[in-house]
Amino acid sequence: MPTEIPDIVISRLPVYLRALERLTQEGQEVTSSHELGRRLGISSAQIRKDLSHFGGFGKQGTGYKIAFLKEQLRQVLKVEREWNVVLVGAGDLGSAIAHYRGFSDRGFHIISVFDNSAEKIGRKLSTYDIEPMSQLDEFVTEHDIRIAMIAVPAEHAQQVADTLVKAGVKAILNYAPINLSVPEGVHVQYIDPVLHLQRMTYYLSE
Amino acid sequence: MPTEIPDIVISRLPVYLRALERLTQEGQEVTSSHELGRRLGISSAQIRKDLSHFGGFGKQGTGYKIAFLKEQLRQVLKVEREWNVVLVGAGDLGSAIAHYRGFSDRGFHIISVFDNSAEKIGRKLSTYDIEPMSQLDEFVTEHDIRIAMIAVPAEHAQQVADTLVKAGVKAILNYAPINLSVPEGVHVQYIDPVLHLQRMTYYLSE
DNA sequence: ATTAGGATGTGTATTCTTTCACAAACGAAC
DNA sequence: GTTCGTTTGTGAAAGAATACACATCCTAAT
Repeated sequence: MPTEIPDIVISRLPVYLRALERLTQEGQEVTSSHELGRRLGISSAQIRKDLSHFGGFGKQGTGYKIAFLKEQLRQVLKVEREWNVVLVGAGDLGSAIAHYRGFSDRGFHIISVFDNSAEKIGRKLSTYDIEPMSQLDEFVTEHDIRIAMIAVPAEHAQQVADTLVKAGVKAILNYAPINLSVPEGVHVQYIDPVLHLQRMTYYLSE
Repeated sequence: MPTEIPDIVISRLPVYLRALERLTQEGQEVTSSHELGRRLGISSAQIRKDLSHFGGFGKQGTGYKIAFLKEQLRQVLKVEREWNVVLVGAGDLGSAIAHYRGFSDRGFHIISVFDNSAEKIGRKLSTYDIEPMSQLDEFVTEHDIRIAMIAVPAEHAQQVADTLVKAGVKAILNYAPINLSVPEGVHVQYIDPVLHLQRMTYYLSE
């Protein structure tokens, strides 16, 4: 564990965790790398090797105790705790995100929403008050927020990102269809469903 | 071009295309692999190699004519035409997707929405009438739909996927937080923002 | 014409990922 | 206790992807 773990390995852990949660819901208590692999379309060797970066979580001949493995993965990913998140942008997209229950169900709590449109500020969005962008910096700093979601038009996304980074945000989930440039040590993940569609159309025969 | 092109290459083409569209909006007409790489955080060599799979689109000493490169990429990805898509699931998530303008802006038109909840059927969702699930199969077959989006609860997603596949759908954008198993030749892409968040928290220091 | 400054396309080297395959270990059955 | 079927964890091999580096080509300026 002294060497750095490849990001591609990290990116699969949440997938494993999600599958394990599903197995729990189905009432199962033990699983194997083969079963997981079959479900996920990943080779069992890959799963074992990925997990082995963090320790030996399984038992030979038996497999993995699901509850234990989930707990270990949660700790590795640092999602055994709850995280507070800010959302920037209260348009259609921001609105959908604010209403989506899936975030807080899995430990990510939106604690404030920001927008710069005069008519939106002060209004309610879901259970949140929409705050003016001018207070974004201060809010992030004061509440020591590390994670933000950007749901503003592409033209404003970089500027918002700059503000967030300056205020100390280290992880950005960007819904704006544009690449952000951020300093070393700040992580960005992109969500643009159209990119996924365009990737699949390549394979669609005439 | 006789050899199969790696999927990882395909997955980057939409990103290039998006960046090129942005450059156009900014009034630029020519670019280089270096400039693109800088913007995207990708090495220029990678961009050149990716593009070279499909032909020589650039000119030495000059770079790439943006309009031409966009057109080429659109053809490669088969997004120079418009695509019809069905959406399954008219809950919060499906509703947000139906209202999202970004799809049809980029050539993907939702032409029908399906749900199995008696109270939703017949209602309007955005500009669409919500149709009963029982007609999904027939509709997809009749209209020769190749692409579907799934926005139903995880428990029902596999069953919906099976129906879609049987009716001839070849590409599924799955918003349900679960892995789908589909036969060879059917493509699935996943959207689960929580996975992205969990991937980033790994890197957040205490 | 010639030269200088860039930029592409690509063969090669390097690095990163995945798969293979097997020793070691476990549990159940007898 | 021993055997058998199974499953992990992991070195080593194979395979893929990325980065390097340079010959080639292009434009513009002199």
